[in-house]
Amino acid sequence: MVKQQGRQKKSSSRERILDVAVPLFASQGYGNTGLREIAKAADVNLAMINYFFGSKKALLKEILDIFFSGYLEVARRELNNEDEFAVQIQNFIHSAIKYFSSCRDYLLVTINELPHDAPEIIEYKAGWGRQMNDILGRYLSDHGRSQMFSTMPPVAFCSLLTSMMASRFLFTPLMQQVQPGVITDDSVQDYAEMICSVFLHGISENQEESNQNQ
Amino acid sequence: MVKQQGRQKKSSSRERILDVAVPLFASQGYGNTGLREIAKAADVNLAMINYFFGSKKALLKEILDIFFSGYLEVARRELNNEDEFAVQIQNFIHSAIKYFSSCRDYLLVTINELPHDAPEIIEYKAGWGRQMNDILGRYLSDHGRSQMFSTMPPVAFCSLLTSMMASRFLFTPLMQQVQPGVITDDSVQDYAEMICSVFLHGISENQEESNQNQ
DNA sequence: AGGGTAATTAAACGAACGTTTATTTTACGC
DNA sequence: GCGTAAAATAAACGTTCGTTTAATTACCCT
Repeated sequence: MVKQQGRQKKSSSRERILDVAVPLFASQGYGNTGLREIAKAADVNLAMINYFFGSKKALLKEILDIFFSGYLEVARRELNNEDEFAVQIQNFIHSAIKYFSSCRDYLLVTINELPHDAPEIIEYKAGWGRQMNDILGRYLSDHGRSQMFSTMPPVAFCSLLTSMMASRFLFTPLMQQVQPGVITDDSVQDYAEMICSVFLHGISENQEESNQNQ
Repeated sequence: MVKQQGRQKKSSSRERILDVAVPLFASQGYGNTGLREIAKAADVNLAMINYFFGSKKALLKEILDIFFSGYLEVARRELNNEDEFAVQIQNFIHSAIKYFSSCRDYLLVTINELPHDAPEIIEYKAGWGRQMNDILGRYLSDHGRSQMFSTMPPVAFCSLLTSMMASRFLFTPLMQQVQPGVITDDSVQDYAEMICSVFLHGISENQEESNQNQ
Protein backbone atom coordinates (compact mmCIF):
# COMPACT_ATOMS: atom_id res chain seq x y z
CA MET A 1 0.00 0.00 0.00
CA VAL A 2 2.38 2.61 1.17
CA LYS A 3 5.06 1.67 -1.28
CA GLN A 4 2.68 2.22 -4.20
CA GLN A 5 1.63 5.75 -3.38
CA GLY A 6 3.70 7.20 -6.23
CA ARG A 7 1.46 5.63 -8.84
CA GLN A 8 -1.90 7.04 -7.89
CA LYS A 9 -2.56 9.09 -10.99
CA LYS A 10 -2.33 7.48 -14.37
CA SER A 11 0.34 8.84 -16.64
CA SER A 12 1.54 11.48 -14.22
CA SER A 13 5.09 10.39 -14.88
CA ARG A 14 5.07 12.09 -18.24
CA GLU A 15 4.13 15.41 -16.69
CA ARG A 16 6.66 14.97 -13.94
CA ILE A 17 9.41 14.50 -16.50
CA LEU A 18 8.45 17.73 -18.23
CA ASP A 19 8.12 19.62 -14.96
CA VAL A 20 11.62 18.61 -14.00
CA ALA A 21 13.33 18.78 -17.38
CA VAL A 22 12.36 22.34 -18.17
CA PRO A 23 14.01 24.03 -15.17
CA LEU A 24 17.05 21.79 -15.55
CA PHE A 25 17.45 22.70 -19.21
CA ALA A 26 16.85 26.35 -18.36
CA SER A 27 19.45 26.56 -15.63
CA GLN A 28 22.11 24.24 -17.02
CA GLY A 29 21.50 24.15 -20.74
CA TYR A 30 20.15 21.34 -22.86
CA GLY A 31 23.53 19.89 -23.72
CA ASN A 32 24.76 19.97 -20.15
CA THR A 33 21.80 18.06 -18.73
CA GLY A 34 21.73 14.29 -18.91
CA LEU A 35 18.69 12.09 -19.08
CA ARG A 36 19.77 10.29 -15.91
CA GLU A 37 19.71 13.55 -13.99
CA ILE A 38 16.20 14.23 -15.24
CA ALA A 39 15.03 10.73 -14.42
CA LYS A 40 16.38 10.92 -10.91
CA ALA A 41 14.88 14.35 -10.26
CA ALA A 42 11.52 13.25 -11.62
CA ASP A 43 11.69 10.02 -9.61
CA VAL A 44 11.20 8.03 -12.77
CA ASN A 45 13.03 5.22 -14.46
CA LEU A 46 15.54 6.32 -17.06
CA ALA A 47 13.82 4.38 -19.84
CA MET A 48 10.55 6.21 -19.27
CA ILE A 49 11.86 9.37 -20.92
CA ASN A 50 12.45 7.70 -24.23
CA TYR A 51 9.29 5.70 -23.71
CA PHE A 52 7.14 8.81 -23.49
CA PHE A 53 9.04 11.23 -25.68
CA GLY A 54 11.03 9.03 -28.04
CA SER A 55 14.33 10.80 -27.67
CA LYS A 56 16.04 13.62 -25.86
CA LYS A 57 15.68 15.88 -28.86
CA ALA A 58 11.96 15.14 -29.08
CA LEU A 59 11.67 16.18 -25.46
CA LEU A 60 13.21 19.51 -26.39
CA LYS A 61 10.81 19.81 -29.30
CA GLU A 62 7.87 19.32 -26.99
CA ILE A 63 9.14 22.11 -24.75
CA LEU A 64 9.52 24.44 -27.71
CA ASP A 65 6.03 23.47 -28.88
CA ILE A 66 4.46 24.31 -25.56
CA PHE A 67 6.15 27.68 -25.34
CA PHE A 68 5.60 28.76 -28.93
CA SER A 69 1.97 27.72 -29.07
CA GLY A 70 1.24 29.84 -26.00
CA TYR A 71 3.23 32.76 -27.37
CA LEU A 72 1.43 32.58 -30.71
CA GLU A 73 -1.89 32.43 -28.94
CA VAL A 74 -1.06 35.68 -27.13
CA ALA A 75 -0.01 37.32 -30.39
CA ARG A 76 -3.14 36.21 -32.23
CA ARG A 77 -5.40 37.40 -29.45
CA GLU A 78 -3.83 40.83 -28.97
CA LEU A 79 -2.80 41.75 -32.50
CA ASN A 80 -5.88 40.63 -34.44
CA ASN A 81 -8.56 42.98 -33.21
CA GLU A 82 -9.90 46.41 -34.06
CA ASP A 83 -7.92 48.39 -31.55
CA GLU A 84 -5.58 51.16 -32.47
CA PHE A 85 -1.94 50.44 -33.31
CA ALA A 86 -0.41 51.58 -30.02
CA VAL A 87 -3.18 50.02 -27.93
CA GLN A 88 -2.66 46.65 -29.58
CA ILE A 89 1.07 46.80 -29.02
CA GLN A 90 0.60 47.73 -25.38
CA ASN A 91 -1.85 44.91 -24.80
CA PHE A 92 0.45 42.51 -26.57
CA ILE A 93 3.45 43.54 -24.50
CA HIS A 94 1.54 43.22 -21.26
CA SER A 95 0.11 39.83 -22.16
CA ALA A 96 3.37 38.51 -23.54
CA ILE A 97 5.38 39.54 -20.49
CA LYS A 98 2.75 38.04 -18.22
CA TYR A 99 3.00 34.87 -20.27
CA PHE A 100 6.79 34.91 -20.14
CA SER A 101 6.66 35.34 -16.42
CA SER A 102 4.25 32.43 -16.03
CA CYS A 103 6.59 30.04 -17.83
CA ARG A 104 9.97 31.67 -17.67
CA ASP A 105 11.86 28.41 -17.76
CA TYR A 106 10.14 27.46 -21.00
CA LEU A 107 11.14 30.89 -22.31
CA LEU A 108 14.75 30.41 -21.28
CA VAL A 109 15.01 27.00 -22.91
CA THR A 110 13.43 28.27 -26.11
CA ILE A 111 15.59 31.36 -26.37
CA ASN A 112 18.82 29.66 -25.42
CA GLU A 113 18.42 26.76 -27.80
CA LEU A 114 17.21 28.93 -30.67
CA PRO A 115 20.59 29.72 -32.22
CA HIS A 116 21.81 26.16 -32.16
CA ASP A 117 21.68 24.50 -35.49
CA ALA A 118 20.96 20.86 -35.00
CA PRO A 119 20.18 20.37 -38.65
CA GLU A 120 16.69 19.05 -38.17
CA ILE A 121 15.52 21.28 -35.37
CA ILE A 122 16.28 24.65 -36.92
CA GLU A 123 13.77 24.24 -39.72
CA TYR A 124 11.33 23.11 -37.08
CA LYS A 125 11.81 26.33 -35.15
CA ALA A 126 11.58 28.33 -38.34
CA GLY A 127 8.04 27.00 -38.73
CA TRP A 128 7.03 28.72 -35.52
CA GLY A 129 8.94 31.83 -36.54
CA ARG A 130 7.03 31.96 -39.79
CA GLN A 131 3.69 31.87 -38.02
CA MET A 132 4.76 34.69 -35.75
CA ASN A 133 6.06 36.56 -38.79
CA ASP A 134 2.69 36.23 -40.50
CA ILE A 135 0.79 37.60 -37.53
CA LEU A 136 3.12 40.54 -37.07
CA GLY A 137 3.40 41.22 -40.78
CA ARG A 138 -0.39 41.45 -41.11
CA TYR A 139 -0.61 43.62 -38.02
CA LEU A 140 2.01 46.03 -39.34
CA SER A 141 0.59 46.24 -42.84
CA ASP A 142 -2.92 46.75 -41.47
CA HIS A 143 -1.60 49.90 -39.84
CA GLY A 144 0.53 50.98 -42.78
CA ARG A 145 3.78 50.43 -40.94
CA SER A 146 5.35 47.68 -42.96
CA GLN A 147 8.38 49.82 -43.59
CA MET A 148 8.72 51.39 -40.19
CA PHE A 149 12.42 52.03 -40.57
CA SER A 150 14.41 52.12 -43.77
CA THR A 151 14.83 48.41 -43.39
CA MET A 152 13.01 46.62 -40.62
CA PRO A 153 11.01 43.67 -41.87
CA PRO A 154 8.48 42.02 -39.56
CA VAL A 155 11.02 39.39 -38.54
CA ALA A 156 13.34 42.09 -37.26
CA PHE A 157 10.47 43.89 -35.55
CA CYS A 158 9.49 40.65 -33.86
CA SER A 159 13.07 39.82 -32.87
CA LEU A 160 13.69 43.22 -31.34
CA LEU A 161 10.46 43.33 -29.39
CA THR A 162 10.85 39.77 -28.14
CA SER A 163 14.42 40.49 -27.08
CA MET A 164 13.29 43.53 -25.13
CA MET A 165 10.48 41.72 -23.39
CA ALA A 166 12.66 38.74 -22.55
CA SER A 167 15.72 40.69 -21.44
CA ARG A 168 14.76 40.70 -17.82
CA PHE A 169 14.17 36.97 -17.70
CA LEU A 170 17.34 36.19 -19.58
CA PHE A 171 19.53 38.33 -17.39
CA THR A 172 17.84 37.77 -14.06
CA PRO A 173 20.27 35.13 -12.77
CA LEU A 174 23.20 37.35 -13.64
CA MET A 175 21.57 40.52 -12.33
CA GLN A 176 20.78 38.95 -9.00
CA GLN A 177 24.39 37.88 -8.68
CA VAL A 178 25.60 41.35 -9.59
CA GLN A 179 23.25 43.20 -7.30
CA PRO A 180 21.27 40.88 -5.02
CA GLY A 181 17.73 41.91 -4.23
CA VAL A 182 17.40 44.36 -7.07
CA ILE A 183 14.91 42.25 -8.98
CA THR A 184 11.61 41.74 -7.25
CA ASP A 185 9.11 39.25 -8.55
CA ASP A 186 6.07 41.35 -7.77
CA SER A 187 6.96 44.07 -10.27
CA VAL A 188 6.20 42.24 -13.49
CA GLN A 189 3.46 44.75 -14.19
CA ASP A 190 5.88 47.64 -13.74
CA TYR A 191 8.34 45.89 -15.98
CA ALA A 192 5.74 45.51 -18.73
CA GLU A 193 4.87 49.18 -18.54
CA MET A 194 8.52 50.12 -18.73
CA ILE A 195 8.99 48.02 -21.86
CA CYS A 196 5.87 49.60 -23.37
CA SER A 197 7.17 53.05 -22.66
CA VAL A 198 10.62 52.42 -24.07
CA PHE A 199 9.39 50.60 -27.15
CA LEU A 200 6.83 53.25 -28.02
CA HIS A 201 8.54 56.44 -26.89
CA GLY A 202 12.11 55.64 -25.89
CA ILE A 203 13.88 56.40 -22.66
CA SER A 204 13.79 60.15 -23.22
CA GLU A 205 10.08 60.54 -22.78
CA ASN A 206 9.57 60.64 -19.05
CA GLN A 207 12.73 62.64 -18.57
CA GLU A 208 11.62 65.81 -20.32
CA GLU A 209 12.07 67.92 -17.24
CA SER A 210 15.74 67.02 -16.91
CA ASN A 211 16.44 67.55 -20.57
CA GLN A 212 17.22 71.23 -20.32
CA ASN A 213 20.78 70.73 -21.55
CA GLN A 214 19.56 69.57 -24.96
CA MET B 1 61.22 20.15 -44.45
CA VAL B 2 57.94 19.98 -46.20
CA LYS B 3 56.32 17.83 -43.58
CA GLN B 4 57.05 20.43 -40.91
CA GLN B 5 55.29 23.35 -42.57
CA GLY B 6 52.50 23.28 -40.00
CA ARG B 7 54.83 24.40 -37.26
CA GLN B 8 56.24 27.57 -38.72
CA LYS B 9 54.81 30.00 -36.22
CA LYS B 10 55.38 29.37 -32.57
CA SER B 11 52.25 28.80 -30.51
CA SER B 12 49.84 29.29 -33.34
CA SER B 13 48.01 26.18 -32.24
CA ARG B 14 46.54 28.01 -29.29
CA GLU B 15 45.04 30.67 -31.52
CA ARG B 16 43.78 28.07 -33.95
CA ILE B 17 41.94 26.30 -31.14
CA LEU B 18 40.22 29.52 -30.13
CA ASP B 19 39.41 30.45 -33.73
CA VAL B 20 37.71 27.12 -34.21
CA ALA B 21 36.08 26.67 -30.81
CA VAL B 22 34.22 29.97 -30.79
CA PRO B 23 32.12 29.40 -33.91
CA LEU B 24 31.48 25.81 -32.88
CA PHE B 25 30.27 26.85 -29.45
CA ALA B 26 28.23 29.61 -31.03
CA SER B 27 26.46 27.44 -33.54
CA GLN B 28 26.06 24.25 -31.54
CA GLY B 29 26.26 25.31 -27.93
CA TYR B 30 29.00 24.72 -25.41
CA GLY B 31 27.52 21.53 -24.02
CA ASN B 32 26.88 20.04 -27.44
CA THR B 33 30.43 20.53 -28.70
CA GLY B 34 33.12 18.00 -27.80
CA LEU B 35 36.81 18.65 -27.46
CA ARG B 36 37.57 16.06 -30.11
CA GLU B 37 35.48 17.96 -32.63
CA ILE B 38 37.40 21.13 -31.80
CA ALA B 39 40.75 19.38 -32.02
CA LYS B 40 39.97 17.89 -35.39
CA ALA B 41 38.67 21.19 -36.81
CA ALA B 42 41.73 23.03 -35.51
CA ASP B 43 44.03 20.31 -36.83
CA VAL B 44 45.53 19.89 -33.41
CA ASN B 45 46.04 17.00 -31.07
CA LEU B 46 43.27 16.50 -28.54
CA ALA B 47 45.61 16.89 -25.59
CA MET B 48 46.70 20.35 -26.74
CA ILE B 49 43.41 21.90 -25.65
CA ASN B 50 43.87 20.95 -22.03
CA TYR B 51 47.57 21.71 -22.37
CA PHE B 52 46.93 25.31 -23.37
CA PHE B 53 43.70 26.04 -21.54
CA GLY B 54 43.63 23.60 -18.65
CA SER B 55 40.07 22.42 -19.13
CA LYS B 56 37.05 22.82 -21.33
CA LYS B 57 35.49 25.21 -18.85
CA ALA B 58 38.64 27.33 -18.76
CA LEU B 59 38.42 27.56 -22.53
CA LEU B 60 34.92 28.96 -22.15
CA LYS B 61 36.18 31.40 -19.53
CA GLU B 62 38.80 32.68 -21.92
CA ILE B 63 36.16 33.28 -24.54
CA LEU B 64 34.02 35.20 -22.06
CA ASP B 65 37.09 37.17 -21.01
CA ILE B 66 37.89 38.23 -24.54
CA PHE B 67 34.35 39.33 -25.26
CA PHE B 68 33.72 41.14 -21.99
CA SER B 69 37.02 42.98 -21.95
CA GLY B 70 36.31 44.38 -25.39
CA TYR B 71 32.74 45.26 -24.46
CA LEU B 72 33.88 47.03 -21.30
CA GLU B 73 36.50 48.92 -23.27
CA VAL B 74 33.79 50.22 -25.57
CA ALA B 75 31.64 51.25 -22.62
CA ARG B 76 34.48 53.01 -20.85
CA ARG B 77 35.49 54.88 -23.96
CA GLU B 78 32.04 56.07 -24.97
CA LEU B 79 30.38 56.65 -21.60
CA ASN B 80 33.20 58.39 -19.74
CA ASN B 81 33.58 61.65 -21.59
CA GLU B 82 32.07 65.11 -21.49
CA ASP B 83 29.48 64.62 -24.17
CA GLU B 84 25.82 65.10 -23.62
CA PHE B 85 23.63 62.23 -22.40
CA ALA B 86 22.03 61.34 -25.70
CA VAL B 87 25.25 61.77 -27.66
CA GLN B 88 27.10 59.39 -25.39
CA ILE B 89 24.37 56.79 -25.68
CA GLN B 90 24.35 57.08 -29.44
CA ASN B 91 28.10 56.74 -29.67
CA PHE B 92 28.00 53.80 -27.31
CA ILE B 93 25.29 52.03 -29.30
CA HIS B 94 27.15 52.52 -32.56
CA SER B 95 30.44 51.35 -31.13
CA ALA B 96 28.94 48.42 -29.29
CA ILE B 97 27.04 47.16 -32.32
CA LYS B 98 30.13 47.52 -34.46
CA TYR B 99 31.98 45.54 -31.82
CA PHE B 100 29.27 42.89 -31.66
CA SER B 101 29.37 42.59 -35.41
CA SER B 102 33.14 42.18 -35.41
CA CYS B 103 33.00 39.23 -33.03
CA ARG B 104 29.45 37.97 -33.23
CA ASP B 105 30.38 34.41 -32.39
CA TYR B 106 31.99 35.58 -29.16
CA LEU B 107 28.79 37.48 -28.44
CA LEU B 108 26.64 34.44 -29.10
CA VAL B 109 28.71 32.22 -26.84
CA THR B 110 28.69 34.79 -24.07
CA ILE B 111 24.97 35.47 -24.23
CA ASN B 112 23.93 31.87 -24.61
CA GLU B 113 26.04 30.59 -21.77
CA LEU B 114 25.18 33.46 -19.45
CA PRO B 115 22.10 31.96 -17.81
CA HIS B 116 23.74 28.63 -17.12
CA ASP B 117 24.70 28.22 -13.54
CA ALA B 118 27.79 26.11 -13.38
CA PRO B 119 28.40 27.03 -9.76
CA GLU B 120 31.86 28.45 -10.24
CA ILE B 121 31.34 30.27 -13.51
CA ILE B 122 28.33 32.35 -12.56
CA GLU B 123 30.17 34.36 -9.95
CA TYR B 124 32.89 34.78 -12.50
CA LYS B 125 30.48 36.30 -14.96
CA ALA B 126 29.00 38.46 -12.24
CA GLY B 127 32.41 40.08 -11.89
CA TRP B 128 32.17 41.37 -15.43
CA GLY B 129 28.58 42.36 -14.86
CA ARG B 130 29.61 44.41 -11.84
CA GLN B 131 32.19 46.35 -13.83
CA MET B 132 29.63 47.11 -16.51
CA ASN B 133 27.18 48.07 -13.79
CA ASP B 134 29.68 50.53 -12.30
CA ILE B 135 30.31 52.23 -15.62
CA LEU B 136 26.64 52.55 -16.44
CA GLY B 137 25.68 53.53 -12.92
CA ARG B 138 28.19 56.38 -12.93
CA TYR B 139 27.07 57.45 -16.37
CA LEU B 140 23.43 57.54 -15.34
CA SER B 141 24.02 59.35 -12.07
CA ASP B 142 26.27 61.89 -13.77
CA HIS B 143 23.27 62.85 -15.84
CA GLY B 144 20.77 62.67 -13.02
CA ARG B 145 18.99 59.67 -14.46
CA SER B 146 19.62 57.05 -11.86
CA GLN B 147 15.90 56.52 -11.41
CA MET B 148 14.85 56.72 -15.01
CA PHE B 149 11.75 54.65 -14.48
CA SER B 150 9.99 53.94 -11.23
CA THR B 151 12.32 51.01 -10.84
CA MET B 152 15.06 50.51 -13.37
CA PRO B 153 18.46 50.12 -11.73
CA PRO B 154 21.59 50.30 -13.88
CA VAL B 155 21.70 46.51 -14.18
CA ALA B 156 18.26 46.52 -15.76
CA PHE B 157 19.19 49.46 -17.99
CA CYS B 158 22.27 47.57 -19.11
CA SER B 159 20.37 44.33 -19.66
CA LEU B 160 17.69 45.95 -21.74
CA LEU B 161 20.06 47.92 -23.92
CA THR B 162 22.36 44.94 -24.45
CA SER B 163 19.40 42.74 -25.35
CA MET B 164 18.24 45.26 -27.90
CA MET B 165 21.65 45.65 -29.49
CA ALA B 166 22.24 41.91 -29.57
CA SER B 167 18.79 40.92 -30.80
CA ARG B 168 19.72 40.91 -34.43
CA PHE B 169 22.78 38.72 -33.90
CA LEU B 170 20.91 36.32 -31.66
CA PHE B 171 18.02 35.85 -34.03
CA THR B 172 19.88 36.01 -37.32
CA PRO B 173 20.08 32.24 -37.88
CA LEU B 174 16.38 31.90 -37.22
CA MET B 175 15.43 34.98 -39.22
CA GLN B 176 17.34 33.80 -42.25
CA GLN B 177 15.52 30.51 -42.08
CA VAL B 178 12.17 32.23 -41.73
CA GLN B 179 12.74 34.72 -44.53
CA PRO B 180 15.94 34.07 -46.47
CA GLY B 181 17.81 37.09 -47.71
CA VAL B 182 16.13 39.57 -45.43
CA ILE B 183 19.23 40.20 -43.35
CA THR B 184 22.07 41.82 -45.21
CA ASP B 185 25.49 42.07 -43.68
CA ASP B 186 26.28 45.50 -45.07
CA SER B 187 23.56 47.26 -43.09
CA VAL B 188 25.12 47.12 -39.62
CA GLN B 189 25.26 50.90 -39.62
CA ASP B 190 21.56 51.12 -40.42
CA TYR B 191 20.84 48.61 -37.70
CA ALA B 192 22.74 50.69 -35.15
CA GLU B 193 20.82 53.80 -36.10
CA MET B 194 17.55 51.92 -35.79
CA ILE B 195 18.44 50.75 -32.29
CA CYS B 196 19.44 54.29 -31.36
CA SER B 197 16.16 55.65 -32.60
CA VAL B 198 14.04 53.07 -30.83
CA PHE B 199 15.94 53.27 -27.57
CA LEU B 200 15.87 57.05 -27.42
CA HIS B 201 12.51 57.85 -28.99
CA GLY B 202 10.61 54.60 -29.52
CA ILE B 203 9.08 53.27 -32.70
CA SER B 204 6.50 56.05 -32.88
CA GLU B 205 8.92 58.83 -33.64
CA ASN B 206 9.53 58.56 -37.35
CA GLN B 207 5.90 57.69 -37.92
CA GLU B 208 4.40 61.02 -36.91
CA GLU B 209 2.83 61.55 -40.32
CA SER B 210 0.87 58.31 -40.10
CA ASN B 211 -0.23 58.94 -36.55
CA GLN B 212 -3.34 60.92 -37.42
CA ASN B 213 -5.60 58.34 -35.78
CA GLN B 214 -4.10 58.99 -32.33
C1' DA C 1 76.87 21.68 -30.61
C1' DG C 2 74.14 20.64 -26.79
C1' DG C 3 71.03 21.31 -22.78
C1' DG C 4 66.54 22.58 -21.48
C1' DT C 5 62.08 24.19 -22.06
C1' DA C 6 58.04 24.17 -24.74
C1' DA C 7 55.17 21.81 -27.96
C1' DT C 8 53.26 17.67 -29.73
C1' DT C 9 51.86 13.00 -29.92
C1' DA C 10 49.43 8.42 -29.21
C1' DA C 11 47.10 5.94 -25.98
C1' DA C 12 44.40 5.03 -22.39
C1' DC C 13 41.62 6.23 -18.23
C1' DG C 14 37.02 5.93 -15.88
C1' DA C 15 32.74 8.07 -16.24
C1' DA C 16 28.69 9.52 -18.37
C1' DC C 17 26.17 9.74 -22.46
C1' DG C 18 21.56 8.48 -25.28
C1' DT C 19 19.29 4.49 -26.49
C1' DT C 20 17.45 -0.27 -26.54
C1' DT C 21 16.03 -4.72 -24.96
C1' DA C 22 13.68 -8.11 -22.39
C1' DT C 23 11.01 -8.73 -18.48
C1' DT C 24 7.86 -7.70 -14.91
C1' DT C 25 4.21 -5.04 -12.85
C1' DT C 26 0.06 -2.27 -12.98
C1' DA C 27 -4.43 -0.76 -14.59
C1' DC C 28 -8.79 -1.21 -16.88
C1' DG C 29 -12.70 -2.90 -20.07
C1' DC C 30 -15.53 -6.90 -20.82
C1' DG D 1 -11.60 -12.84 -12.72
C1' DC D 2 -9.31 -12.60 -17.04
C1' DG D 3 -6.78 -10.85 -20.79
C1' DT D 4 -4.58 -7.24 -22.84
C1' DA D 5 -2.23 -3.09 -23.40
C1' DA D 6 0.10 0.48 -21.01
C1' DA D 7 3.49 1.50 -17.63
C1' DA D 8 7.56 0.60 -15.21
C1' DT D 9 11.84 -1.72 -14.31
C1' DA D 10 16.77 -3.39 -14.37
C1' DA D 11 20.44 -4.13 -17.23
C1' DA D 12 23.24 -3.64 -20.80
C1' DC D 13 24.31 -1.69 -25.40
C1' DG D 14 28.12 0.83 -27.96
C1' DT D 15 29.79 5.62 -28.08
C1' DT D 16 31.56 9.60 -26.69
C1' DC D 17 32.93 12.42 -23.06
C1' DG D 18 36.83 15.36 -20.51
C1' DT D 19 41.08 14.44 -18.71
C1' DT D 20 45.67 12.44 -17.90
C1' DT D 21 49.89 10.07 -18.67
C1' DA D 22 54.26 9.03 -20.60
C1' DA D 23 57.14 9.44 -24.34
C1' DT D 24 58.75 12.00 -28.32
C1' DT D 25 59.80 15.98 -31.18
C1' DA D 26 60.90 20.87 -32.13
C1' DC D 27 62.91 25.12 -30.87
C1' DC D 28 65.75 28.65 -28.54
C1' DC D 29 69.69 30.11 -25.99
C1' DT D 30 74.97 30.68 -24.75
